[in-house]
Amino acid sequence: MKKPTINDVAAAAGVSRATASRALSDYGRISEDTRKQVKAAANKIGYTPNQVARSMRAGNTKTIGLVIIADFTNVFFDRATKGIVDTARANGYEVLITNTDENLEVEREAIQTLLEKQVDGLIVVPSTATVHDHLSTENRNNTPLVLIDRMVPGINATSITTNDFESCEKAVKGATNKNHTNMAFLIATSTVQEPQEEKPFLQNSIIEDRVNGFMSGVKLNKIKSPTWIFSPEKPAQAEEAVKTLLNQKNPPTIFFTSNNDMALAVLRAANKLNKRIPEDISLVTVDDSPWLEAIAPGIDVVERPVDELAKLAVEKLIEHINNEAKKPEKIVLPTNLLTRGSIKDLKAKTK
Amino acid sequence: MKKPTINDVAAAAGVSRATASRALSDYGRISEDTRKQVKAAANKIGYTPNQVARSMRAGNTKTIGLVIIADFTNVFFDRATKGIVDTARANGYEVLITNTDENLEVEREAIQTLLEKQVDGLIVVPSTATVHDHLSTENRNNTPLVLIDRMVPGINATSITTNDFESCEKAVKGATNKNHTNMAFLIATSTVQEPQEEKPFLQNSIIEDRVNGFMSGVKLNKIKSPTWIFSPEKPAQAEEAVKTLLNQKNPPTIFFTSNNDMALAVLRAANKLNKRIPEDISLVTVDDSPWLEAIAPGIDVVERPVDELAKLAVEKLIEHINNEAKKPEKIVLPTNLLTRGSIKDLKAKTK
DNA sequence: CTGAAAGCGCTAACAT
DNA sequence: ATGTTAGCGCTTTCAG
Repeated sequence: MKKPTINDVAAAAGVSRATASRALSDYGRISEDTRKQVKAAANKIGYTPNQVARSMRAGNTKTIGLVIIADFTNVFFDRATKGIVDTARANGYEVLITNTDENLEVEREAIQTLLEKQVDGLIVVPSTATVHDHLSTENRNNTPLVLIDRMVPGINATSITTNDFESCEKAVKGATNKNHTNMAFLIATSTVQEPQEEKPFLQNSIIEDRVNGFMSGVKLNKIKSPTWIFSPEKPAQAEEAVKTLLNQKNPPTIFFTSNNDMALAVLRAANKLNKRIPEDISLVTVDDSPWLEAIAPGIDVVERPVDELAKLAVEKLIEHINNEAKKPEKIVLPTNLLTRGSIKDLKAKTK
Repeated sequence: MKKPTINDVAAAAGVSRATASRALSDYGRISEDTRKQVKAAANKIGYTPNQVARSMRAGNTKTIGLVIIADFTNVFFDRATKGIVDTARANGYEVLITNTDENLEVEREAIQTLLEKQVDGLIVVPSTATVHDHLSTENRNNTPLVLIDRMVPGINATSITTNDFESCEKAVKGATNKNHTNMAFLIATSTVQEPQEEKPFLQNSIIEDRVNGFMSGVKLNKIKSPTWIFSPEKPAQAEEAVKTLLNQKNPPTIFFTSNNDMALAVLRAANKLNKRIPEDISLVTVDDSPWLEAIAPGIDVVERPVDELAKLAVEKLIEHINNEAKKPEKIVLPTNLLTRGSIKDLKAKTK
């Protein structure tokens, strides 16, 4: 009742273990006859190769480890996961997946576990840019590593990120073109407990990028006293902050949000206060989702090339796996600002 | 430069391999002193246990294989994946993930690959209910299997599904309570090339369930000549079909859609034709997403207990792994119809 | 072209 | 309490 091994195949075919292996793996010299015989025998007894044993011998597992965060309100990480899994598969690799929920300790343990499972390479969305001893070449025994979505300074690894700065800056410009001057920026921030106006320390490079892009836009377009809300990632807290703001004397005419969660917070707050997009409030966000395009009006968004990023991550990782000497690269992919109608044109004063 | 093995630890600590193993794995008799010494030595030379070798010896991998479909317009599979990964991790298992895109051939190969990698158990979203030789106990060498989301008749495995029939039936009832009689049903169907009105063969039990629930509601509430659209899963085709329908003489007052993709198709079609939800068109769909609740109005939806399903899947699977004699179960979780305001009340004739 | 034998890193009987 | 030895299933020299 136990799984048949290559020994069983050999016995069934009346050959040695070595010959059976040669026949099954199509290598070395072997006569066509015996090859067929062995394969027939394997088939007959229902033999399945044991890749664990093969890995032990070969020293590789044809498996890559993915350490990612799960985020259900935008499709970025979901699509990234799909892209990585599919590309890996197309290249003969499987993917061991771990979710960190942005928790550094979980990330640490996950990487350790994946290394113990002898993954051939790692793709990581680093939860923080400052702590990175667990990502060092030494700690990962030279296992190749590709960082995605966020950069970590001082790590000897290829990173693939997106140029959110530029599109965020451009988004502000687009709003000024429609005469918006009273702007609010709602930024999801993992490092604060309560919404605050001063920019706190931001944990990762991608949020930093977006904020810097917005700030640059503010400066370039000479926007006076923009409102900043650095909110905890809890949607309820963000929603409250938006409501408070909307109930003020001169509420912002436009909100820029750093991700889908924050955009949803603005939508919820607007609904509760019976305000409409874009008539009463304009909105721009980052990271596209199908629903952002399907609702009325579609929401303007900074779109990122997630499929390309995922594909590239796997391909670069495999290059590193196959060539230990390959130098790390810093790849920054372009983003795209999609205009859909969620920004009211204030120049058209008539209504 | 090679990774240190337990031999290196033993040498560094001046003990035998066996003693090193005992010290590191905390088993058997060993003196406190040597244990400490060994652990110190391991630490010093940067030893990481090789789980592949351990797996080979132990006969298990502490890894489960997940064969799922990726779907980005609803969060069901994304959240299921997260739930599975997190629950697995909490129980000391990692997850090897594969995406099938509903393709049976890919599913076949994926299962084969995962079995070769010696996963301790499998969680599968079966792409079709009719072909299942690859899922047979025999083909998977008795590897425990849990099916989620969809059932497959004739498989000796635990399945965890949801009772969509009931909520879909209830949804129709809810619409009749608001005097809707001209109803349309838009069903995503993987087995057709063009939208059609006759019910085709449906590939999986969960869609079948939803359609049957809707049909039962139609019958119970004596709805005359409802419109059925069995559409390919391509959103564009569904959108076209909806537009055509809306341009007819007596367009339906309400759409029931089988998933988020189809709901998006209705929203897009409505927008293009300048129709509003719920003033001009009412809408109910299946599978909740944050955006369905945040937009104005929120969309009525049949919500499924995805987190519970995911957790249960892993827990049941681990029970099977730990107890070969455990009998398969058919678990059906309850669903919930959420009312949000996307159904217009036609009784309120005023306005 | 095929067989015998070694060994990947680990753990568990079996000795001592 | 510790060391010796065998072996998980596989591939790959090395002989023949």
